[in-house]
Amino acid sequence: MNRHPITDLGTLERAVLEILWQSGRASADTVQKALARPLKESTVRTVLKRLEAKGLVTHTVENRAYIYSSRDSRTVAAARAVKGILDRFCNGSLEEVLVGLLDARLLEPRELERLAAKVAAARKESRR
Amino acid sequence: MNRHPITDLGTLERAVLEILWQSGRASADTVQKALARPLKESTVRTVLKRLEAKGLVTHTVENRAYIYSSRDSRTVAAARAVKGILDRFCNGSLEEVLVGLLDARLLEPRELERLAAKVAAARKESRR
DNA sequence: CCGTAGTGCTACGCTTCGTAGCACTACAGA
DNA sequence: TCTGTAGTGCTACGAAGCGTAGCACTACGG
Repeated sequence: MNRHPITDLGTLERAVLEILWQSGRASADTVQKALARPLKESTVRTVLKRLEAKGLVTHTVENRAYIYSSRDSRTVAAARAVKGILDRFCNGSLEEVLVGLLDARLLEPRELERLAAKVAAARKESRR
Repeated sequence: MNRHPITDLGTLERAVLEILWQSGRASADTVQKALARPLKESTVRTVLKRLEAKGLVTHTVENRAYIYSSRDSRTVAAARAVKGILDRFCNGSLEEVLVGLLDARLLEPRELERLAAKVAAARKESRR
């Protein structure tokens, strides 16, 4: 029911979600064919159902067939997961994470610079 | 062995890690007393050991007693977890996540503005 | 009326997590 | 020297989640 963050998913679940992100909408059959490994269709179905139970995908019925699609775009899903981390570990402060990223050298200062510039630009843009 | 992200932890594991972050260094005994719920010391020990196996905490021996401490600060640990998300879902691009945060209204534009300003300031500072 | 496509329900083995018991060892005091 | 005690390591067990799948059921096309 509660929207689970994508970080909680198993590898197969993630793979399936990935396929949904790439194809937009897909039936169980389509997903099955898109998977790298050959898996039974019932397996794919189970995974899709679990993803739906976790609130990550939805389905609509079309000509008697279930068409699944991811509820959030990949970007938004990732953002939600990040937000979860912020809330649980950083009092919701994005800034702390940025500091952490720099501290642990996981993010280049130059990259952050570039980003800040972009943000500023976007902001100016939206002000017009 | 591999440093597991903190998002993979169970609730008790997280609680214990939280205590280590707050107290800096602590023995199993100390951790046990700091926990909200009353748990057997062997339970606490097991959890600490598991955290160590996951590469999240370290211990040193002191007067025949194990003193545990978190390997990374809370901030850095959170940053690592975020980085994991970036890598797995966003091609390592922090920008995508920022866009996602705005899209999903998980981050106020004002807040991002403020942040950008701060980054810019910090950058100027470090240039001197 | 029947095959086929597509669905739901159930299950089983494995791993992780919460939880803990118990056996072992080294030092401090009698 | 013997023994209690503090502190450790090893093992386990039940619940839940995940990968994997079988099978029974249903509705539409011929």
